[in-house]
Amino acid sequence: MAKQPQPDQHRPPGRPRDAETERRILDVALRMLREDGYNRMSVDSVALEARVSKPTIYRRWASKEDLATAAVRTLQMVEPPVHTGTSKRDLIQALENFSRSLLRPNGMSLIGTVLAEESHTPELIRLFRERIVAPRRKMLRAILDQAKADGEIRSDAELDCAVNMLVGAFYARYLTDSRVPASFPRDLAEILWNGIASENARQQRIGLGNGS
Amino acid sequence: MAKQPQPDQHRPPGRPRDAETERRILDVALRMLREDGYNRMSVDSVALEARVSKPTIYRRWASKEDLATAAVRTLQMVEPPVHTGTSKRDLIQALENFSRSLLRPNGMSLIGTVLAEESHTPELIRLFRERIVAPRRKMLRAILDQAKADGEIRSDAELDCAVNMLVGAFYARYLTDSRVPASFPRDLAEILWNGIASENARQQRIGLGNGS
Amino acid sequence: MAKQPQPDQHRPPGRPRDAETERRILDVALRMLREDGYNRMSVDSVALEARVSKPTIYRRWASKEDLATAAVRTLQMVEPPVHTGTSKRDLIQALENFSRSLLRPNGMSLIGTVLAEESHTPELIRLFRERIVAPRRKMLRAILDQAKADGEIRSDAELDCAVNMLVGAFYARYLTDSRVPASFPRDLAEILWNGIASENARQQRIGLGNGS
Amino acid sequence: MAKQPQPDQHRPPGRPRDAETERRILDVALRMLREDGYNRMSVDSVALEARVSKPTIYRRWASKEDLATAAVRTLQMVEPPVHTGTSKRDLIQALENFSRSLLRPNGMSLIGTVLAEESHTPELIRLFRERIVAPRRKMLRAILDQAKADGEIRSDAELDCAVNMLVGAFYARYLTDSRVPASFPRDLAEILWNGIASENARQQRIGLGNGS
DNA sequence: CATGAATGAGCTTTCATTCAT
DNA sequence: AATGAATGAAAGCTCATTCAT
Repeated sequence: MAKQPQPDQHRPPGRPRDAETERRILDVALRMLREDGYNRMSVDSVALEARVSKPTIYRRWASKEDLATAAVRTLQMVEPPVHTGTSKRDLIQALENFSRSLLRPNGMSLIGTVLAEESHTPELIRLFRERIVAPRRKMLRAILDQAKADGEIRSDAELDCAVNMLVGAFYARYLTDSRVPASFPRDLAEILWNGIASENARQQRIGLGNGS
Repeated sequence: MAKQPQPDQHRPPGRPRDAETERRILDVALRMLREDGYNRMSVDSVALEARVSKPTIYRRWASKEDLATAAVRTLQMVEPPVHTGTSKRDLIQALENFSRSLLRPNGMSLIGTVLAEESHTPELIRLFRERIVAPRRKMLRAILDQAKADGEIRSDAELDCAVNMLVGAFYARYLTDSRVPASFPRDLAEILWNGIASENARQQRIGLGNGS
Repeated sequence: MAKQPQPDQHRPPGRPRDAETERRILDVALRMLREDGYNRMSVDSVALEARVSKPTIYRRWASKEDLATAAVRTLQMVEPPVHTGTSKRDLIQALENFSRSLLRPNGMSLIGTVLAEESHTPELIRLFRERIVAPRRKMLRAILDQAKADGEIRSDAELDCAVNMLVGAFYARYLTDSRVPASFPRDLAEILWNGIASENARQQRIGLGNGS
Repeated sequence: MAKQPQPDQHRPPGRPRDAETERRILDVALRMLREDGYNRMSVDSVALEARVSKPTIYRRWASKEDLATAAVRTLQMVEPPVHTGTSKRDLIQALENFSRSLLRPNGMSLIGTVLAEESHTPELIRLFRERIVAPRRKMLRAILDQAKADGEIRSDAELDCAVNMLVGAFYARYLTDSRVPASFPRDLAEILWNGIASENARQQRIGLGNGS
């Protein structure tokens, strides 16, 4: 009586989707988003490279914007946190991972795309923040929190600001000449930890308190 | 720069180009580049808004790419350095300027555009680096150099890295939630100057690292 | 009509088609044909609204053209003839019915569709004539025939032509401003019955034409 | 000083439009509108047949709807009124003209198209009414008005209604079997003039007055 | 038999660029 | 030099139809 042919088998009605297709489309879309940006990623070219027809794409996503968004949604932080024994070394390790991912071909162009499209496709940057930026920040923040718990870091330190300085330094560096020296993570950690003030200036400050 | 006729030479034949027109075109192009990105900046719409015809544009620049490049080329740092008396305050002031310019509408989208277009129009990011990034870095660097000369900063401090941290922190902050709190410049300067390490950790480090 | 399985014959193998489904599809198709015209009636949207899949439609009708034709085929005159006592009043009543059906939303658009599609889908207008136009004419004609039998109408009157004038007047009126005044049916009947000639002209005519 | 090269020649600046192009496009568009209806008239096919590129069309008209509207706008009543001596003969002549134009290939399909598109492109029917329907009605109406002035027509005759009957009879006839017999105009005029009532009925009516 | 998935061809519209005056 | 006209190519999206389960 039931409409499904065999109730003991849970096969949905109709022709099943080609399981690989969806993944292939999103992979191609994400790559084009990275390499070519949002505008140059055409639905036509995605379909061509993924070896599907356009309606196959439009059956799954309602618009090009939807497709791009879905592609960004697949992004995941893959680098797990590391534990080397000391927080500072953990930090340096994490920054080195970050560095590597940024230096891959077109490592920065996706950031560029989401920024450039912010006013036209705000969902893109929203997802990018949620999937990529936030997890990475969280991980770095956890390392600093641990260091604070261990007494290595001043209890009044503005750790969010610190995370911005660490992550951002890579962006700034990239915007300067797109090569990041190997020593960069260590240098960052060093400055973050100890600042750049001379002992002189520091003594005065401690003596004077915080007075601006 | 060589485009304008040199007054000491023979005037070229025919009607001279209108310098004001050229400027208007580039202004419109730059604004569209900022607001809409490279792809949405169409030659048609630039011509329309600049109240010229398309061939008038193509006579001056060989292609859309050329036009965009020329528009970016007109970018200039306008914020002059300030002198407040102490280097740290100079720094904070400079960072506040930077903050303001970033928070303007579409303040980050041009950065996004040049990053996104890096693989297709590398000249864009090259010029952006030369006209915008480098001068800003140079100014910040000069402040830090002065501080070093004044003995406020350790002589072994990696100032380039420090500049990256300062500038980059804004990018990172923007990529997190696009609002930058007013205290941000001060917080940055504070961490940069004094680091985040606790006195404990610092004592140990000095004991271990600097001790006789 | 032959589509439903005949109970006195062997049942065809396999699952029988659901007559209710068929009806639902045709209803939706006819409504879309009316409201949106042939081209905007997409098989997709018919399937969606009838809550069936597209192959369910294609199993029953070979093409969209076929479906539209079948939808038109379901059309039936529903207005039964009325009897008020006098032929002229019967006529007015019938015209008022006609007027009402024409003034329903999209009351004319199906006529438009079948006319517009005449060269591409001639079956459409053929069926429309058979199902809608012919019965309506027949009914009006019957009223006039009765009137003639009753001696109210001249025996040499071209009644077919008269029917055309009655029905067509509504089309012409609609093509003029799409509102039909309430007095229209009465005015039509009046003119049809008595013509517009002045008594003068009529006397002359009788004198000249009919006179011995 | 003036921008125009020669003030004594009134040539507008820029490349002049190909004078024939516009006309060719509209001709093709109108023909397709007639033969194929609004939906099947694609901008592609119009461009192809008019031997222009699509942007050439879009430069002149903002959208397909605009193009179709412009094509309908070119329609003009060409048949001038005739004068045969008597109003009734004038009328028959005019109806014969009408008949001829309706019997041309696809003579009715444009009416179908504007009716079918009424809800989606109301401008079409508006223009059709203005350019085609209204002038034709006006001409017929003028003939009847003349007849009334000449005392051939009753002064209380509803001439607007009469016009609807005349014009509409052709539509109705077409909707019946798409051929219009040669005697049709004469038959129409005859009925319109003298009505169909028998002398009997007429006498009674005159005796009784207008009482319903 | 009915379903959801897939497709090739088409749609309207816009773009960067070149032509003719 | 500057204009408006013209173009080939492509964009995003939808359609009627068929396939595979």
